Amino acid sequence: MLAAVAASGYRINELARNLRTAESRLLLTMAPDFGNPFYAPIVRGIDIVARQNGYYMLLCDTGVELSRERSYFDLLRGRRVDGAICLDPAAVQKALAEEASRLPWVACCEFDPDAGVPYVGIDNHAAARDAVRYLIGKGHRRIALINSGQGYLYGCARLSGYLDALNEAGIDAESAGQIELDSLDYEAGGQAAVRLISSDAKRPSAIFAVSDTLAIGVMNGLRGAGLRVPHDVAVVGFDDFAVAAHVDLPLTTVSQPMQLLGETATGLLLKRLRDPRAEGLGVILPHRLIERRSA
Amino acid sequence: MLAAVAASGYRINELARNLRTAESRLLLTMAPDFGNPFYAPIVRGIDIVARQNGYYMLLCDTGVELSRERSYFDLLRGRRVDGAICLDPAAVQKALAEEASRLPWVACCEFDPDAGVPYVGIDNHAAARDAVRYLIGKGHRRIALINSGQGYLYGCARLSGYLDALNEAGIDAESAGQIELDSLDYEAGGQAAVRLISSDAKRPSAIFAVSDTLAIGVMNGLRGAGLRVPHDVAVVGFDDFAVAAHVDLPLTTVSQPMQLLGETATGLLLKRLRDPRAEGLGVILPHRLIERRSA
DNA sequence: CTGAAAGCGCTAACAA
DNA sequence: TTGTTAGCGCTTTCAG
Repeated sequence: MLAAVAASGYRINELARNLRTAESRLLLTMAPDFGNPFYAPIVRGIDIVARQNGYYMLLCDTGVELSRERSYFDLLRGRRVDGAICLDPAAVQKALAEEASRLPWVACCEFDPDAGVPYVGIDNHAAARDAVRYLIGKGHRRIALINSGQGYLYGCARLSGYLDALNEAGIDAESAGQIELDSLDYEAGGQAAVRLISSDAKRPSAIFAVSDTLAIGVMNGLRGAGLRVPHDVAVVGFDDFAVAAHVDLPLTTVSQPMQLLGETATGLLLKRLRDPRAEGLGVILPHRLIERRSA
Repeated sequence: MLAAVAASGYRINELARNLRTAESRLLLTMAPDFGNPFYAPIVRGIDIVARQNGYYMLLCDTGVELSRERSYFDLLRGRRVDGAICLDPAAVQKALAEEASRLPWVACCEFDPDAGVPYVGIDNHAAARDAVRYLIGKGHRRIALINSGQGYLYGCARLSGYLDALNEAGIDAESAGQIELDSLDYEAGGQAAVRLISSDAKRPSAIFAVSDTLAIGVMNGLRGAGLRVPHDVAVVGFDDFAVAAHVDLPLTTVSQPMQLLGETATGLLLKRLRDPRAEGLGVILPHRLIERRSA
């Protein structure tokens, strides 16, 4: 009889099971832009832990648009996914937090400690400060910053870490430039670099970029302008994504434990699913400065 | 009364609706590796069309592992997603086709015309032939190939296009080297380039790499060895992904209409969902050689 | 231990 | 038009 069932090609209807058990065993990851390779190892970490616990992890791209993000939260409200991990800018998250903070989700990388939503991330302030201190230790005093826009919480935190490091060394923050960018891609970094070195008056001797993609673009831009790295201008990036060690001049950068970030976020989410009234606490993971050849 | 319902925070239970209507309005995209930026615009194209038609598009990473791919097909079997678009190597798809060809899915980029599954892609054979003809037209006769492994169908097609172009020009395919790689990342391309130029006997004057990431790696490797592009060695890539136009030396490459590929795949899938017995036909989209500065 | 029945929350068909 | 009811296919409970 059971054999007959198997042979007949019977497949259980999981829609029915889902209704009956009131769960979908689906976890959603919301990423702002998966063209950015930074997210790949985080997503892998999430997937591994989800799988180990009998969940599917599915991904969506919010494009950092509130309307799209909201529509994905609707999957949560409609119970079509059991839980979500959000990698999106905290600004957007905050806008949602009030109505959504009771939904089963956690924030990863970008988070607002006061939103009442569990989170994992690194100490972006300290990480940026460490990077700039390193440059100061190498004798640099004109250190430029290439930052993302203020939509990203890490942008604010890293700016203030940068400023603090300059401050404690008695360096005027205006001695070199600061640039804010909308985009994180190579091209944008290259253009920013060209802009920074065009005013001879206070050409920086070092550039700190808040992402490795930007930093690689910076190195290309510098080379195009006939400047050598690190001899003429030192470059420090952020993230330590896969390519950073293998570009033309291996990049000195601040490493984030991407995969662990994803794994931890999933652990937090699963705990919250098992015990909905569990207190949503935050986890801060360590960063590390990786010294290579660009600075 | 309706106001009271709205105020009470009532949310429809979509699990119940899904069971009743026997559909989830979820579409699944299976990508082999979303760390590869090549997939980003394809996925965007899929998402746009899905959204326009009232579907959610969710993504998963198969890692080109048969077991994981199979587990995602189970989502289809269990009716937890209505349809799927698969970007995975045709070899894997073929293994699945027999049992899975009746499920509502379509192949995109990688496809097997004989698998009985609707597909969209480009003519990889002709595209590779065009690239090599272009190099021959520029006077090159020692043209090396850096290819992906044979797991990818496009690898076979591009190899044969390369060979055909060489043949019709009366060039011995052994005059330069051919290398097959497991990986598509920058580093692998750089190492392959170094390998190709190390045997002085038949150092190539041009290198055709089957992906832009590889080609960029090649340029870095060449530069590291003190060779200039395109003066000493010309380089042609494939895909024309976003970075190709903005790297140090803008890349000459074969462009694929990535976003359109995704949009077309989704259109095919939706048609199949509306009419399950519709014949699964294939669509071939045009490629184009983009001449920049690397060759 | 095995088998029947209830019911998850919705939509579609039908009755009033 | 509006209101009622049957039933999607499963899991869980309860009776035998």
